Amino acid sequence: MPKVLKIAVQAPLRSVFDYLPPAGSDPDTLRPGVRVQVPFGPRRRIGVLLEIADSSELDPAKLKPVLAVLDPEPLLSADDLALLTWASRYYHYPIGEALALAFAPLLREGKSAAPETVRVLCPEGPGAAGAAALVKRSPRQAELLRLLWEHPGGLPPAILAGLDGGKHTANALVGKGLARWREQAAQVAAALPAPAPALELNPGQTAAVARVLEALGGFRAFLLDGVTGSGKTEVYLRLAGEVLARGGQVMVLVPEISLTPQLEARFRARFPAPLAVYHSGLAAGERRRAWLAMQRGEASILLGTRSAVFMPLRAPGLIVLDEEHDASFKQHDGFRFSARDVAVMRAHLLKIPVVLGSATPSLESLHNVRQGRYQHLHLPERAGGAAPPLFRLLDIRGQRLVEGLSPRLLSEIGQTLGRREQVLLFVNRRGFAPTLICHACGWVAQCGCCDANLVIHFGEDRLRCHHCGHEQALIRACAKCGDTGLRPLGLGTERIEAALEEHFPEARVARIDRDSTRRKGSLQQLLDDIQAGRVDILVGTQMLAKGHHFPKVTLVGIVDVDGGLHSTDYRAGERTAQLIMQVAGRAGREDRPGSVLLQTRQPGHPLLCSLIREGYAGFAEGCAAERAAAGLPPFGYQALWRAESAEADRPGRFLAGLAESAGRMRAPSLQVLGPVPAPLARRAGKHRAQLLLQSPRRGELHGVVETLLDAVPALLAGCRVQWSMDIDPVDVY
DNA sequence: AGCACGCCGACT
DNA sequence: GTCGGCGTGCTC
Repeated sequence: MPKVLKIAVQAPLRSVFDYLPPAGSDPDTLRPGVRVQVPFGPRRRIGVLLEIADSSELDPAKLKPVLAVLDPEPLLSADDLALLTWASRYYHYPIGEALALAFAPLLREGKSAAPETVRVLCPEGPGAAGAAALVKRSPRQAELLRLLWEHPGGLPPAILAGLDGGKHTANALVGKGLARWREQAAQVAAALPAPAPALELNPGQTAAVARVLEALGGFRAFLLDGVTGSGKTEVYLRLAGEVLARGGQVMVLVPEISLTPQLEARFRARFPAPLAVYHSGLAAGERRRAWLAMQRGEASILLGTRSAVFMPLRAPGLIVLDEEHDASFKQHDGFRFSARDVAVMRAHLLKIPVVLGSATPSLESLHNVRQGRYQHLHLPERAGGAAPPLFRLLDIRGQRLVEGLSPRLLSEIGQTLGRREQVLLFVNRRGFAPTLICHACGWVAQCGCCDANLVIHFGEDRLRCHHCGHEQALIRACAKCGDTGLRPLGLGTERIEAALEEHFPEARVARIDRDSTRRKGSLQQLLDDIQAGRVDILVGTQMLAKGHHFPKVTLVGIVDVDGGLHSTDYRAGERTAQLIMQVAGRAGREDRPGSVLLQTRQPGHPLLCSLIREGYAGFAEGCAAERAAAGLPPFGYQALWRAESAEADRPGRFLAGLAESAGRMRAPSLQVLGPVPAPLARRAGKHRAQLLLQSPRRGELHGVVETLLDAVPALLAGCRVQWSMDIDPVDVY
């Protein structure tokens, strides 16, 4: 029996495929982790060699040989493969697709992983003086020759391109045997000189650093719990320094691309070590370069977003994941992994520590602390002894509001501006108003292909659907009765911005949301303006709550907290509390504590009260008790099936079939909830439904899911839908 | 997912 | 007579 290659082929199929070694090759030289090209049905596909086996369950005559082995050395180590195999199993996602997503896009497509080279020009032949005599009549050649002998190591293309007729002159010299081209490995990003000194640590930071350092060289998970400004980043930097000194690599993950530049700046200023940045905003070539630099160990610090969690590491020493509560760590389509949970599993498999940082930890992580799985590290309130912000509820019941702003909030804004301090207003909705309604007949502008209202974008004179690509010109007359009394209903950032400009004509108002920051670099420009004091009032969405710090802001207004408290999503409370605390964290500085005003019509709401009286920790405790009583995560486990189709009845029928199969299984702890229409029952012309499976026993839930996946093909026959299955869902939409 | 094959309506 | 609609089945 010849050797059989077990290959994870890039295809949405849950099995591994068997192939024969490529014709005329020695299978003993092959190693798991190399990419291969294989025949797959009528086409060719890229796959990854997982294992070299002695036999196949299939008839060997039916096996085809691999067409090509793409890498001389494995790109993924046994550890990398183990992690991806685990993730593929845990999330029930096809192994070939999961593996493909671990590669930089160019490598996924089968492009070369060979080290990049540049062609440099080197001097050759008689020495400088002798050669000069040979080109007396060509001044350009003579000049280049002089340059060459000054740099006998070779001139890179960048310098040659800067010379008049550089390439031409160079080739002339090569023709005369006075120079030659040489392929040379491209330089990895050069190290920076003069690292910035480390900051002084306060006792809390010192203790946190010490606890993690004790754990280096083995697995341990830490929850680093510290409010904004408590100096979490300095803790990361200290830990990174120690790991680098021991020759290890450090992986640092953040939830959003926009958070990488500031962190990159701090790491680069501190460490001369080569650093790689990896996220989907980079060009394909840059991503490949960063990926290979980490894989080969040429870079020792990795800064990335969730897609970086699978990057191969040559000498892994530490994983840091900042803002661990952030839902962006969960992939929302395709391979729906949680980068936070994968990071913890990866640290476990690699036997290294992982540090999860947050000012507002997720209930999951707090639960893991209670269970003894994570160690809780607290940082004192604020580095430098700044006072925490003062929270106040503003009861707006019966108040006369100016575009949603109460007289009290407006007067406090005025006072703050009078002191030449900045104000931040948080409105969790972009656009002018979320609804356009006819005052005469009650007609509401709706999206033709979603169950959603069109949002008014006054500035651009458009109506937009925030759920599909649809947009149209803003209409002046009711589409139903023709009346011209159309009114905006509800509040968005644009409307608040306009109201403030009207009310405080002297103030400079900046709006920060996805619309105002769409252009590349515009967010940075706005942040710079705020930093430099060229802005008096900031109005924005949750973009304001993420990472950026505004030390000149002393008043934070949350225009409408009630919206976040009354959602059908059981996580809405947790998210609202995190958002409030994160936005509040932007306010105040060492010499002047910030003030946070929350406008509400329910000043007695238990969530709000506990958050304000006891802080986030107290709130989280109460919230966890409610979850425990209902068996919700983190006290129960969930798998969410989604289905959609242009045909209204299909998603429900498909999911009902699954629900029925689930009900027939022997799984006493399993709760089958649904199928029900999705919260957005129609989106982009597709009808959507979902089915939630829940169980306090993870193993039982996953067993059911596995069986149901086997039943999918039969259910799909005669009821075609687009479907997906989401393990540990964080969003139900 | 692609991409084949395969069996029924409106057209150069 | 075909071109092409998408239902069905397969990929080691």
